[in-house]
Amino acid sequence: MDKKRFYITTPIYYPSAKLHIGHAYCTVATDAMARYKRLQGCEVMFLTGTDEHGQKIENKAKEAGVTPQQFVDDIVEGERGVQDLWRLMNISHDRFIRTTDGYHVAAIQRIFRKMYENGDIYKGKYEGWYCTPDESFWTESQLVNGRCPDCGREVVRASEEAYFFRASKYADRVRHLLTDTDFLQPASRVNEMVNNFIDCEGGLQDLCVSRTSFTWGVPVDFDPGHVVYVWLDALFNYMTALGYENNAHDDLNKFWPADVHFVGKEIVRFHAIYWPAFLMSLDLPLPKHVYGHGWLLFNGGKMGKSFGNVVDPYVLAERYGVDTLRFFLLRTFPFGSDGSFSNELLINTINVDLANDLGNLVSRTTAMVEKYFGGTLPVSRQDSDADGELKAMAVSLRDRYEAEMEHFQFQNALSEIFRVIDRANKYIDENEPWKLAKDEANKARLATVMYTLLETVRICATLLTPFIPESCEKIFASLGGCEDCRGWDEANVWGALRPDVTVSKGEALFPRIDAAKELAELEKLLAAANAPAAPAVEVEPPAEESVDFDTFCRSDMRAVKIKNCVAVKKSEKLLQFTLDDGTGTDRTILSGIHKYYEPEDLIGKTAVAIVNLPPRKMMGIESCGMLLSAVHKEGGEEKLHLMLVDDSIPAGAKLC
RNA sequence: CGCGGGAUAGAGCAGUUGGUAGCUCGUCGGGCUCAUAACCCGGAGGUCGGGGGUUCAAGUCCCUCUCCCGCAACCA
Repeated sequence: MDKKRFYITTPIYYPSAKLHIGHAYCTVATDAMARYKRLQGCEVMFLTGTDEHGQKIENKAKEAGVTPQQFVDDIVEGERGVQDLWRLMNISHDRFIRTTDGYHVAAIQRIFRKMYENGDIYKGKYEGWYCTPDESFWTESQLVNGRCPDCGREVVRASEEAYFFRASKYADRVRHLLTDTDFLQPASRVNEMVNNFIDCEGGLQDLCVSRTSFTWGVPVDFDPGHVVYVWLDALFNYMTALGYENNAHDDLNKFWPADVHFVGKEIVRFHAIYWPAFLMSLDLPLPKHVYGHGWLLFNGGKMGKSFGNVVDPYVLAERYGVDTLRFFLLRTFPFGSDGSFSNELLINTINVDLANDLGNLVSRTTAMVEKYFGGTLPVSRQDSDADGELKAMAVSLRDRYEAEMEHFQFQNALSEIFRVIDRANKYIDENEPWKLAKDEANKARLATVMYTLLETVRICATLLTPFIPESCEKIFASLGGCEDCRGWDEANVWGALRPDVTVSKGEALFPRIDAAKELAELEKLLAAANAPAAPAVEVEPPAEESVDFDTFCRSDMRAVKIKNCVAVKKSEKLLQFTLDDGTGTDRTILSGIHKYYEPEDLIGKTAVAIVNLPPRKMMGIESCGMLLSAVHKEGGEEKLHLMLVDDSIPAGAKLC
């Protein structure tokens, strides 16, 4: 009979910058699931990789002065890159795909052609703003001051040819998939998808699946100039990595459809809507599940480069150990929802669960066997009712654990294990082995107590292996190697350890951490990792084009008094200014500078505005003009200062 | 009225189909001494965001309000 098979994937990560703890979180979860399935005896395919195409990478490479390929090679394969990180984190993937791999590129070209030939990809028009000298298209939101974000010149409304995927054709089938099956998990994500993207105004829109504005992608082989949209390119990795439309691999029949794709909630849309639609178009089986996990927030807020609070997994893993970090991520946060990461929580979890409960249990148990029996248990036993509860809990643990693991509830699976570990610690107190040891007549009873503990530890260690593989290896070593008692089949059976087992104490598994001292240290470290270079000040190079005097004079710039300023509700960036421009009528201007200023700090100040720009609506409010600001970059980060001038200048004074 | 998620002890979180409100940390008191100053027991601390409703019974179902967080939009 064939072994059961299990195919699981992480997203392929976008190597435009170094990976952070959030990527590690997802990959560690996938790894735990893969190891769990292997423990159960399944034949597992665990795929991870990198999504290396797209404009952002092209731009980053240009900035760095290297080719896009060199750029991604460095982040993926270079020192402390993606692959190094997974090695460090003890990730047991079976395959690693890069979308720049030749077989993948060729396969994507064939897939694109197939979908074109079956009519689901068609050539249409892509509407946007076009910068003629740059030959590039921009969307409305990419424009800077209504001008080309690259060169600052004027753009014109234009359309270009592009390929579209007929997503609309599959809207009903996708809705059915999301609404009536357990394809998308957790279920809380279903409504969001259906309401926002399928049952929204206009229904599910066809997706633009080609670009001509950059070249770093998979070329459409029958239409030079077009490259395949990154998501079409990226999503099919899950199949090309198994050999779909290529000969590099040959296990498509064996592993497709995937059992589950683990993805972050930000990309659920692509996996739950477009990915099934693509597959439907090619008449391919759909993956069984997509699981959208939550994010790690840092001290309650979003984590990101621009917040300066990116948590570097290297720093944490090297300092506290890989297993510790793996354990913390999966024990602390429910997989489906967001979790709030903090250094206190990390250290607390290490101390309480790993050091005090598990580590100390192993330590005190093995120490007693060594102390009372010279390391080897005698075979005579004396059972007691006092053993029943712990024994029952330990033997039945595997079933409870399995139920949680099958639903990807790692946090709950781990708390089941720790309930047993807690019970074992209590069992020691109840049976007071140190008292039994005082009388030779109690030897058999003492041996039973110790054996009960060792068996409990064995079962817990077996089930902990997917989470903390190295530490469990050490535990098994303490239990005398234990080669044939650490499998899935032994995990719900009592008595797998030989009665005369020989144990050794070994070193402390998880040393306790001095929390107060460590916290201070850690903050310093992470701050250093986040702010490596001195903030270089960059300013935009001077314009090469000259502007004639008349054109300049047509801009009507005035000194204005800020009479009132409030944040626009629901907007992250907008401030609404009520201004005295000297005309006697208040002027309203909106400006996206909330990131830099609090409204109350600006009231009463004198600023400069261009007042003869055509009015423009934002968030439903009309903005009549623009406030001038000075901008520069510091350490790559945009900085902005509103032009504030001498308050003695009267409202309405013209600047010339 | 764009869509979604959330509000439970000082902090962080669990609470499946409605049936005595739990866990971890912290705190106070006690016990033990095998162990990584660890472990065990007990106490205090909650009108489960506010208001209304359904029910014998609501943290759990329905309505409504307030506040937080995402997504989307916007960012002249």
